[in-house]
Amino acid sequence: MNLSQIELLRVLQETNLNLSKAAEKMHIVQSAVSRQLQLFEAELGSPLFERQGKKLVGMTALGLRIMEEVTAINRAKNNIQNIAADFLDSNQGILHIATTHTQAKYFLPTPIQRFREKYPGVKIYMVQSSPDQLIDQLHARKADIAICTEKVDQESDLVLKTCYEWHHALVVPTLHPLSEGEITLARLASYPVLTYSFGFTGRSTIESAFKDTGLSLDITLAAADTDIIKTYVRLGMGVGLITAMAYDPLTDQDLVLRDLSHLIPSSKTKIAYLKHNYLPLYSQHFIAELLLAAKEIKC
Amino acid sequence: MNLSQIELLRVLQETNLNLSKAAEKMHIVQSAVSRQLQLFEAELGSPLFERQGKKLVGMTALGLRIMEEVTAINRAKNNIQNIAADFLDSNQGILHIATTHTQAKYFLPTPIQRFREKYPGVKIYMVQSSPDQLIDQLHARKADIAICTEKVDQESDLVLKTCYEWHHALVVPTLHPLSEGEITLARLASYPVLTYSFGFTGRSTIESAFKDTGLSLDITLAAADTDIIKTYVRLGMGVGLITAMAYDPLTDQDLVLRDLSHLIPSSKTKIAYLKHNYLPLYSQHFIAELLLAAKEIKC
DNA sequence: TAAGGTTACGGCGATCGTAACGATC
DNA sequence: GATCGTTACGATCGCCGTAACCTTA
Repeated sequence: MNLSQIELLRVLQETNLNLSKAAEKMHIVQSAVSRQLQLFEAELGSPLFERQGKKLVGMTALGLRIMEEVTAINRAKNNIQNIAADFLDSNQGILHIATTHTQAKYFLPTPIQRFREKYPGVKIYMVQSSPDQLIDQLHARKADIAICTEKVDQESDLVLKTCYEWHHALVVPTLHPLSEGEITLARLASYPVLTYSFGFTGRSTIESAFKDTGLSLDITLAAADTDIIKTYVRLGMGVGLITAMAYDPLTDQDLVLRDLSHLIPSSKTKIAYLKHNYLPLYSQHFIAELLLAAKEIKC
Repeated sequence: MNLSQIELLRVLQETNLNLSKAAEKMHIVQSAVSRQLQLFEAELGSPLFERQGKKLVGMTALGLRIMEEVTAINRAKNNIQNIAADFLDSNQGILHIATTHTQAKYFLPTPIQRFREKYPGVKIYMVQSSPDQLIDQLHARKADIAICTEKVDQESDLVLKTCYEWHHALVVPTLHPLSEGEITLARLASYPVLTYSFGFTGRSTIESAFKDTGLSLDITLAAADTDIIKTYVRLGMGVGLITAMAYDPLTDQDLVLRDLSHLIPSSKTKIAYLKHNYLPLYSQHFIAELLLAAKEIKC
């Protein structure tokens, strides 16, 4: 048994058990991969993969169980490298942040800017993805930290930190009827609504607020990010339901923002990262910076 | 980085950072070990060990932190091998049981005998050691399962299962004054006492029972196992405080057993094993057998 | 001077790459 | 015939062992 065999198993999972693709990922020829797998299976005495002919089509019970240990080894191996790199120079490295458009545009600028001042040597990569895939990005090691708005399953191998609480708000063009007077869910529901796609930025919270009162929402347009929603609100296509912090007093002067915190329950934005994963010092500092910026938002 | 380098770090810990001894344990020459360590440190970019001249005298902060990951890797590596071996033939293997004389002699015979009938192919090694070292045997991988009587720290990486509850009893020669009448701590304390060495078989419980009442114990002889205590009781050296189950109605007819459960709090015998350690099926069965035998004792 | 560690060098074996072959869709 | 995996064989590179050397108790 050696580490490249362990690595191979991991890569095989990522490539749908395709030996050729695994070989490519590992920068060696396919025959080498084939042999290493055979050797490993021979060493253990039982096959790890189900085969149809020569093709790998699944894992055996043994394979599945061993995969858990393989994951642990790979994790620890990566940790060793990261710890050592961090020790060498904790001011240099790469920070992969998985997040959504809304967070990237309206929440992250401040903390990221502050972070850059302290750690100019750290490269920041934004891994933008839909909310339901944010956690997957962590598991796939494509991201170190995820910033999530929608509910996250309390997975055991995940560390979750509540970042800040926020609520939805209404944006309408000035002079729109809803720019004045008391707002109720019923009144809202009488207009075509523009808001986030399902699964994005608290959309499910909006959904359930209306469902609870028996009202049906007429969602004319659903988009993944606030800018698109605002654009179509300006075109008069309907009223916008967006997160309050996405309203920019300067550039959005032609829109009226109306508080909806009494109608729609608040949502929580959370920071997530893998429990057994080593985070470099700068990543830990970045998380602190996020929490700091989050506190300021509340004021 | 490769697995033998990881293994080397583990072995180095076990040999007090002695390269020569580590080489011996790994069945390679010392120079090879020296080189592998250098290569590994070079790869990480920082030393893992503190050196005085050429000698290794301690670990650096980095080394200590990396050791945690090394431990995880070695554990997972062993698990892989054990899982595979178990899958090949779950009726064969080796079971290392760390325990004390008392348990080995008075509790284990029945469950072990039953276990052997079901798993004749499993070799059983008894790792006898003093109670305070039982857990160390687990960590050192000298034992798979430990059976402890004295208190065990609730370590996070340990699985503890309560096996059975037991209490101390008094043994005296027939015709001894204490063979009749009510027994109190005060009355007991007026005789020279023979019991277990400190740290053995609930000795601390005895200790505290007397201390709580302000009485001082006159312990004439302390031994690690019951047989020795009984021997000296027969010689009239004093009264024996032993675990009740160590009294054998057949061979101990010349001794009188007197219950002390109202005077000395009961103790618990526990089964312990490492949390992240794979236990073969037969080991799991053995634990079940222990718990079964434990239940019968209570009757 | 014994014990512990490093450095130099030659040899062997593990593992890779090339290439030809087999199977399955 | 395109994709995927296996087998054979030569080449290479990593790692070990021998041995000489260095340092410190």
